[in-house]
Amino acid sequence: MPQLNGGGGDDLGANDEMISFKDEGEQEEKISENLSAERDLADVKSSLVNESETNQNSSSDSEAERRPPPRSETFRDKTRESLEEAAKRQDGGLFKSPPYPGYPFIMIPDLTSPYLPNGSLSPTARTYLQMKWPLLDVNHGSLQSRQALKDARSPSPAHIVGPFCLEFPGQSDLSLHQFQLSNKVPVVQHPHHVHPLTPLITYSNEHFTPGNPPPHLQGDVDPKTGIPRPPQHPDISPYYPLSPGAVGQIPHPLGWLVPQQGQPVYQGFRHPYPTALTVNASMQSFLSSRFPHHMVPPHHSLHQTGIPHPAIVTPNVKQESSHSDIGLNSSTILYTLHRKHQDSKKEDEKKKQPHIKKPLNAFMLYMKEMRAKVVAECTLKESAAINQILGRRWHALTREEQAKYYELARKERQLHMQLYPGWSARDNYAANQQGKKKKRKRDKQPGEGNEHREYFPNPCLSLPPITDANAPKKCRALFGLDQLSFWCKPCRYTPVVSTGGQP
DNA sequence: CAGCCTTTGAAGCAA
DNA sequence: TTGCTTCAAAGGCTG
Repeated sequence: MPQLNGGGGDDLGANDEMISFKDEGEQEEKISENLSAERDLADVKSSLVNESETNQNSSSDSEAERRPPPRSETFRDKTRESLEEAAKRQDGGLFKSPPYPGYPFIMIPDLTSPYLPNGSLSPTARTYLQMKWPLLDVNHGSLQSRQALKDARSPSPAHIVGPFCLEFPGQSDLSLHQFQLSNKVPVVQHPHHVHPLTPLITYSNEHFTPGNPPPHLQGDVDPKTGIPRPPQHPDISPYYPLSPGAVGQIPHPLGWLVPQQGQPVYQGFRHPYPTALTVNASMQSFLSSRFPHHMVPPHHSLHQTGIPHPAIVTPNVKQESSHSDIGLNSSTILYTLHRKHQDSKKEDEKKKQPHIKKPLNAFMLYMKEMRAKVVAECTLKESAAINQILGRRWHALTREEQAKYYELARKERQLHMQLYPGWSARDNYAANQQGKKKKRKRDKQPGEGNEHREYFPNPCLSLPPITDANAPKKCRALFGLDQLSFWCKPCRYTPVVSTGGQP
């Protein structure tokens, strides 16, 4: 894991991952290699599919063959450069040609300068902002809300990484440029899977084709999303899942994206999740009566459309059969019904407690965004393989690129905390223990995993894990004792007998 | 059909 | 404080 602050004690990763960036600054590399990167991707697809075969073959290779010479231009470096170049091109994907012919990206010309001369967001930029950040209120932000984001509890890499920081006075394009809109990548997600915070969904532009909405959608239906939208209070942002009393009390979790100067809300795009104001009052009181305060879905979990908050999974409650009551006398039936009512009430309260999921961490956000891309590039569907690739790509990201996701994750956690103040990850632990218990993962031996895989970052190449018992010696052989910082974690902490042990 | 696989990171928990 | 475990997403695979 790359360290974003160079070992400042942040929560961004372990120091041992610094190796990922040891070749930073090698940006000026051969373009021809980059051009062949796409071919390489295709070439290695099959190797991923035939992972087991590859593993068998490579396991017979000598260690020297597999070992890239440190400090020289290795395959890793080349691939890394290709990746970086591709990433660069994709970063600019909104404004440049698509990096992959198959994935034309939507051009939003005014996003490079999303602000009108008077300092307000242009309608297109607001549309985009709200589309990508459904909870984002592009008009109701304040300096206060931005200040509130500087949460000491959640250390942010932003204060360390220069080009990416929380403070974007009148500037939102930094957070915009990282996401592409693809109209080819098959990642149209069901609305209820759309996280209110996540900007990581590559929307199909078929879903927000400009133009007049069908007559039956006009007025009540979002012309972009096609999702019916509730009547809006003109003064209050529709993106805050706050109760009326709480409106204005909780700082906007995305205040860093909110421009300084207000501007009339662009009404063309609406987040599919409503606010408290859009949840009908009886439903709200019903929820309040059924659940502990902190468990009452903060208004966004139930939508007019019936679409729940993606972080909430309401378990199915089976209808209890009343057939067993047949044949009992009336008093018994009454008593039984009463008992049943009480029992089922308790049961329902238990079962209907929505399962609030953990907020996604940086890598999960990254995976969500990039999965479709990897699937398309590598023609893979198996998540395990895809995740391996994504894990490698994650390590190949620059600090700045990773910082974006750490920042997103931090905001996710922040918003999650605001939405579910009493929620704890422990709740989900308990939920699992009560019901079906997941089988424990089999224990991994040190070196059994892919600790060394980072030296083979081909995005589509599934690399053989080093499983032999001498794994710790590999890093020693690779980098020597004097470059301990380059060692993988297991190697660093596994004593090597012949040398008297490692720290 | 439940659980596994596979990744990283956050959080909980026991020692 | 440290180290281990669980859970977040995803979808094909497996018993």
